[in-house]
Amino acid sequence: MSEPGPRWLSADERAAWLALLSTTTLLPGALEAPLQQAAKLSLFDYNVLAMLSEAPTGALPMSELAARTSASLSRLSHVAKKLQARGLVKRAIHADDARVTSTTITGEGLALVGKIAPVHVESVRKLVFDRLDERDVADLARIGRKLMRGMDANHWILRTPAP
Amino acid sequence: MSEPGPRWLSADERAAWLALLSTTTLLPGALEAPLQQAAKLSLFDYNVLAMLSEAPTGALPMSELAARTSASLSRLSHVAKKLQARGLVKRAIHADDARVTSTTITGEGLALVGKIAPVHVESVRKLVFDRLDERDVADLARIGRKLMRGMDANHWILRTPAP
DNA sequence: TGCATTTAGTTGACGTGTCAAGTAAAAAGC
DNA sequence: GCTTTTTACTTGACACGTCAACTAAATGCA
Repeated sequence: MSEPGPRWLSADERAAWLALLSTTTLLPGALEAPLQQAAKLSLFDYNVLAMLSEAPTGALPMSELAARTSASLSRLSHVAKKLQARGLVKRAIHADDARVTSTTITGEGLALVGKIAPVHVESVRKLVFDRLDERDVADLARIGRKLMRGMDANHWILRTPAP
Repeated sequence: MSEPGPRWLSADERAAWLALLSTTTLLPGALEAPLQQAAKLSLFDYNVLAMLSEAPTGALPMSELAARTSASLSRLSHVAKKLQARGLVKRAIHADDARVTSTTITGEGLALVGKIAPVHVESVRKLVFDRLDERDVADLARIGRKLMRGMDANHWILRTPAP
């Protein structure tokens, strides 16, 4: 019985792979720079605040917030502590289940998101959507969701059906 | 609770954006786990060694290596120091230009890459290419290259013409 | 009821990435 | 030929992400 040899990448796959790898390497930093400059927020910080601001009550349990930001609970906990120190969120033990921490965006936090959301959307447009046509956008969503399925079949973004 | 901003994303764009953001967040960690387990190497470490091993002479200047790994010179310098301490690369001042540091992969480094390359290719396949059909691969390369053009028009991967 | 297990989150230590500052060599300007 | 600028890195400090260990509440189950 011989081991099957490594399934090396074809030339086309390699091209796609290099493009994907360099994109995942550079895109986060490129998106973060304007946020850092405008409000001393990391991309992840912004995302946490954005997810809270989009929640109907402005509050979410840590686990749910972690799911929506693709973060570990540990990472989120450190960041929530930092954001709380800046007065952008507050945390409280949930009434029905004392294990749950409910994180709420404050008025100050909402004001900050409101102020920098246009800045952020503008850089997302500039770096991503201004370069893509309608077909690209559909392809990107399709491929991105396929990849997510492989990494986390129950991920939050897959709860929403494909457009 | 979200504030409308200028040039806001459409529903389709938002779906693509969430898929892209979560992919860039989760993919690097997912690819790194097997490397970490097999050889205590980060994804970036591996990439540095892989790029050197693919160079005809097994050596590249720091700047070129930084370009091919999408890294800052600073980041690469720290990592090269670490890899040198592990005996996987060596560094030497270039003969023709004393400003240039030529980084060379050692025999030990080559042996390690040879050993774990199959492991890495397998996880790239499992996480990415096994989930994508031919059309997806072509779309991914096209979109990835478009995004790279926006972030760094002179990036290394764009030197190669599209397939 | 009592004890083990699971769930939810926090914490501290450690490694890594980033940024600002520094070094040294080469090229450009005059 | 002498100075200024640019290029090619290196370094140290700090911030962040991860991992392992921990706390505490809820649930399972016997």
